[in-house]
Amino acid sequence: MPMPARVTPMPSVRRLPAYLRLLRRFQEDGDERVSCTRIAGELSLDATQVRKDLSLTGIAGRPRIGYRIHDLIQAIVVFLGWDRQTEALLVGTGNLGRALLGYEPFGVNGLDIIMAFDVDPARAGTTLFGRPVYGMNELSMRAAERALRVAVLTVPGSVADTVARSLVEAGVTGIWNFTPARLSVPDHVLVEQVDLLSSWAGLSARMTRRTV
Amino acid sequence: MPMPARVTPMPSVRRLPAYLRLLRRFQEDGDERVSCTRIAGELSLDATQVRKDLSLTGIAGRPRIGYRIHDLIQAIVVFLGWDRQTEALLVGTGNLGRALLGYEPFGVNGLDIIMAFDVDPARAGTTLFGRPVYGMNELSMRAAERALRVAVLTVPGSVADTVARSLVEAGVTGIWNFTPARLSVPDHVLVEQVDLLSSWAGLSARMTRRTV
DNA sequence: TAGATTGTTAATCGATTAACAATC
DNA sequence: TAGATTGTTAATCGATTAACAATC
Repeated sequence: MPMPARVTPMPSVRRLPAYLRLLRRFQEDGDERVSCTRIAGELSLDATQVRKDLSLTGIAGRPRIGYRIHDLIQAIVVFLGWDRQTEALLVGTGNLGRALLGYEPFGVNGLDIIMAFDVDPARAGTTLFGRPVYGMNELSMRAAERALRVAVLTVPGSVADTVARSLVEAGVTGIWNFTPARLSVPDHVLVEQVDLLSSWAGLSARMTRRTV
Repeated sequence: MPMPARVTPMPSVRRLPAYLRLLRRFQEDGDERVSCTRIAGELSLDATQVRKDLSLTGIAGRPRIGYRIHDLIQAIVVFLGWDRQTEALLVGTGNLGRALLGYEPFGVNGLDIIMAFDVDPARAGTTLFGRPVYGMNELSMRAAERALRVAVLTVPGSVADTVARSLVEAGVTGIWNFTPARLSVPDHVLVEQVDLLSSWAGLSARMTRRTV
């Protein structure tokens, strides 16, 4: 008999950071409890959907009362694996790469990009936002040294797949891919795609055909 | 009798740039025709889905033959409104803002960010990647002058909603929002959200619970 | 208590995938 | 011609939304 295989709905997972941000704001305001109705109102979502999303984390609310904000924040943070810092490396210190190295919200949300790599030998030996930049030849050694499992990929699309292979060889099992290239990696390697042109297409098409 | 209201499926729209990129590569390789089967294979998609997506643009293929690559590229480009450059402004010349100003693929995909704004008076009067940077006080005047309709928002989340209001007042009807803030704008203003933490959550949660 | 809210099951909606006739 | 491919309708799948009993 096959397992029911309860899979986690990714749309729900992707909404969790928005809840987290809001809950932290409520907490700063001194609130202790919150209802799904209120969260839904703030984020223009359906209250039932918020309830379903939050139940993912295993937290329970109380009828008439709502949820304890502190517990809810904790549950989301643990669910996302943001209770411990994930150390990551970044490849490609162009404009986008540097922007991500300097993106402060990552720090308080479980991501610590501790080193960067670039093909340009002139950049090797420098630092960016306090993080060392190494040449590509050091990638395998440095990644192994710190047992890094996550890589942020901000190289030109033309070399993305080649670099991805090196990353996998170096032991990386999760790639945050900011290039438009589709990566061919083994099944055990997770790829999260951020496609700027896809997003721009979404806006542009809607503006072009206002009824879209 | 209500209109059938054939709405455009946004997931399809968002896949179009990937097709476009692939088709341009095929064209550079000297190909003239392509089948959905081949496109689907390259992008690991379902061939029927590719066919549905492409039919959005109104283009027709021929059984047994496939599609003419040139016509297909043209149809996608027109559908997305990328046949003419859309002039846009950017607010917030921090790390992420600068990265977007320097992001080259926008140019060949219908987006031209022609000016930038920043609260820091020291940055006013400078240029970034050849684009002038102005103070916030000039926003309304400069936007009206060029009849700008699209704004790229890369300010801190805490001021995002305030800036968004200024943008709307200045005549902007489409906001590409790179902040985590939810913007409250009138119905006629389109917002396209890019949420880095949402994406990081998607990767992090899957890595934390490998079965997710 | 009355009623706001949770948790859960059922219904709806929309996107993806399968099936298949038409066609080159 | 045979068969690969398109275009389209039907089936499936998964996410969102509605309904409602339980509860504090």
